[in-house]
Amino acid sequence: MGGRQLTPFEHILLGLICLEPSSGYDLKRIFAATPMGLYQPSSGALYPALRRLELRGLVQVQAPAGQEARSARHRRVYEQTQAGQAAHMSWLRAPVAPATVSYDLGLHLMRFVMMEHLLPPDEVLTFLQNLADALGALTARLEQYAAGAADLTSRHPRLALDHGLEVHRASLRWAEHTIAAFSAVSSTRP
Amino acid sequence: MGGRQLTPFEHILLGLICLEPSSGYDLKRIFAATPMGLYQPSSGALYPALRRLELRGLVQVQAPAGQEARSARHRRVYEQTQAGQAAHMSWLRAPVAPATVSYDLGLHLMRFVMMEHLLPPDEVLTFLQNLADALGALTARLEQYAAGAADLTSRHPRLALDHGLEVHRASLRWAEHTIAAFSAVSSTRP
DNA sequence: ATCCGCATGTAACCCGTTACATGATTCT
DNA sequence: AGAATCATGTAACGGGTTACATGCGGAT
Repeated sequence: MGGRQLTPFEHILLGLICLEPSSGYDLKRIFAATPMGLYQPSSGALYPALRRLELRGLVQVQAPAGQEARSARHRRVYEQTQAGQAAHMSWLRAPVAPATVSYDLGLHLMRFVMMEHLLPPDEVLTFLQNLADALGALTARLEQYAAGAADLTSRHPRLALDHGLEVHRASLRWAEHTIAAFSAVSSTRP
Repeated sequence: MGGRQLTPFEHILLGLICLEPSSGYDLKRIFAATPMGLYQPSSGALYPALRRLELRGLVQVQAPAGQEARSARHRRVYEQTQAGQAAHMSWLRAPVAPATVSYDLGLHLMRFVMMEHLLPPDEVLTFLQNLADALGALTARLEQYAAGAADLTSRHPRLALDHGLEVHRASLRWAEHTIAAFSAVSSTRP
């Protein structure tokens, strides 16, 4: 089928369409409304991306349903196909790469959001555990680097490194706290 | 002169060259060595970017100095020009845009690192204060949104929002802590 | 009748990635 | 001599941004 793998943006669009059939304009408003992704996709990015997903057979235009046939003007409402649903599930189940966990953190959070109602609790827990492990490895690496490079001449680099450490520790704490919360729920509710 | 403004990548390259005259390969090794930017620029990004900086008159190729003339092989060692130095200082002094502080955090940290030895302590403090203010405003906005959207049906979005809050609070704590440390130094050392 | 919001699309431009190409220098 | 490293560069490709274009629908 279509050669290369999907871009993060395409994955997110596909996920949103899997969540609920949407037109390009719907998706635009979703991005506008959410404060998480302060990212606002341009028309020149959005519509071609939807067309690419359509070309791959991951989404398709909804057939106009009866009475809406005349009322709906130009809207092209996309819905998932079987292949699209499969691709999305596969994306949700993709492992957390420890090497790029910092770079991909925002994307992982997006995946976490989209896992709700699509993955069983134990798979979500596994994902969170993998995320926590990767974050733990990253902080350990940064701590090791910080201990090694103890140059007192330059303070700012050290302080910037501290910032990275604190931020990743906060992510790690969140992951562990969320794991604990989920574990409590799944144990009291078997 | 050259129309559009510099890309973040170009700004960083310029900053590194201002810090110390470097060849493209030197810069590559710098990126490889630092764990902060796990970003590894490709040749196809690096060398054209250096050429663009040269075309703008922000950097220039160092004249081969005496005995090194024959020994240096293909190396093109760039150094800052007056205009380059000015552009870099102007970049360091650029305000922190509250609207994009989350998106630009990494870049702001880069700026902070490069401010050392180039900006006086009071300007660094002002920068940190602006950064803290922007982060405070962002967390306040997120808290407000979290309070408003209290939908219990979807837990994951709320948890992802919590993650963003925790991470930005960590950044804010770092900024405040760093301000305190710098203030202590500048008050005991007037 | 007209203006504004809905809704989709297109074209130029720019930059980064991937992959490949090309020499010079040093090491074994 | 041959291999590995140093060092710079180029070409194809892809996708995002900006800016513009276009038309339908409802509101005043």
